[in-house]
Amino acid sequence: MNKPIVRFAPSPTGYLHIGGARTALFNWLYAKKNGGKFLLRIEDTDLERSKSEYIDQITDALSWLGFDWNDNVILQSKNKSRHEEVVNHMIQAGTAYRCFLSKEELDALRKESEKKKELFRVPKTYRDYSLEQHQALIDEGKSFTVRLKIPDGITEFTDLVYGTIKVNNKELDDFIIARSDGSPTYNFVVAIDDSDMNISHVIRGDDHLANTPKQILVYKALGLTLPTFAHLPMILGSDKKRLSKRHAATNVQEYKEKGFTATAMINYLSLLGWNPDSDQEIFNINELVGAFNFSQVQKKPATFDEKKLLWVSGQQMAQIEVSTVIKEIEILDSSWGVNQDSKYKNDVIALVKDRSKTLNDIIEVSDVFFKEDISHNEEMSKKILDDSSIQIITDLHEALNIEDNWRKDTLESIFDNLMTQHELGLGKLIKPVRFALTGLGYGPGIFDMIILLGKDRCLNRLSKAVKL
RNA sequence: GGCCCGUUCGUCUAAUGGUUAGGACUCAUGGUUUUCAUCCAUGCAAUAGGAGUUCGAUCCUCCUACGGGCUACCA
Repeated sequence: MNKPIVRFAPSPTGYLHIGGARTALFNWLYAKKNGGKFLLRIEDTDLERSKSEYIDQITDALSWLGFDWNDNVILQSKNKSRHEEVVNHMIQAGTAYRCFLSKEELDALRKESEKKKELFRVPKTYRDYSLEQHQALIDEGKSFTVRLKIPDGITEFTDLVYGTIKVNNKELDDFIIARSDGSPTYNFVVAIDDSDMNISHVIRGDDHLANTPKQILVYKALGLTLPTFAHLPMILGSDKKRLSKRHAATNVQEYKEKGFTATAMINYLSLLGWNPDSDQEIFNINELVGAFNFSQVQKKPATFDEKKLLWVSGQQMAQIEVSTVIKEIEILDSSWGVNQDSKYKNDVIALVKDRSKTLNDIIEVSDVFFKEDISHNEEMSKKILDDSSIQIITDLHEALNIEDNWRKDTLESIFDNLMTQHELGLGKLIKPVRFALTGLGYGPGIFDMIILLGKDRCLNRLSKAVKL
């Protein structure tokens, strides 16, 4: 088998959203798994809506995810003359024809059919006109579109996900391949470009499933070799509607900013609409490449569930190396940990990492170790720092102040004394102490934390908390 | 309206012509951690509905319902 060539073909009318990322992922996985090529084509022919800044956003997001594409980015708009050339060729060859029906005429006919509750079909008035007749009408100054001459018969193809799809060509109008301004339409150019790029596998969202027969008809009219098609089910929001801007976060970039690693995103996305045929849920990229298979891709749409994403992210966080975490965080927040000793940074991350679900969780907690001054939420202060808590903190301050052996065992005995002194369990002691020390209601083990913070910081914070 | 696609716990999914319909997330409860998180255990929870084929259908067929997509001189 030849090495597959696949492509991801977003239109630059917005940022890269979750659905697009999943499509890109499956393309990329398939290419990687089979030693093929993953190409990137930007479908920027809709001049009204396409913006170059979106191209940058999309390529940035793809790079962040690690979907490195082969060759240069292909801009569809650059293929304009090629598209026009093919249209002309098809007119000459008789596989397409000029249609002189105006948009207004068609709209009127469409409305009429609707009124009569009849099925509307584009009239094939000009289908069999000769090229001379075309010229005569052009000379009259009539404008025209170009339509594909769809033959009788059945168009059938085997989708890697959906199986055999069959459509009677009668259901299809002679659709427009070039508008009256000469610009080619989507279902036409996509076929030409995919063919020109030698795409072997067209992997895309299933919103394109119904258009596939039209594209196949273009391939056939030109005698081109058909690619294999694989359509992916949609990703839905929690309301079961197609994921769109109405939903909370659909932009890949937003998830990056929320502190999810690319690995976690990819891991979660891979599980939407695909299963590894095993109970494994946590994958690194290589495992995913090895396991991916179209036979395990679902046909039904999947709902995006941020709760599960968080869980996947937490699982990934437990496996990720401290040095990697530091790199990732520094990419995310360049001000993080500046002027901090690198051994200290390592220790902080090692302490905090396993109880964090996202990089942002880590950033939040690690702040406590980097900043001299921490803030205490007023409401929580009132709730936690009652008289007995203040007494505990005062006593602890006193004991720590005269303790020079800053070790776990000495700290433990200090807390033992406090426990007997106040007749409280360790849990009751920890809560106010942690709050005094960090301003947080959660965090790493208390002894580890005290050791890492160091004596000065601990004493300062304890005495500050007493005054709150 | 027409065409195409789909429908298993709330969510992601597994299974097979014969299972107590399995796992994961969420949620609840308990345990571990003398805190929180993690972790572990237990529990709640599903084959859209109706016909047919069959000794037996979640699985095969048909119908209905529901959902999605396409049906544009958008991509």
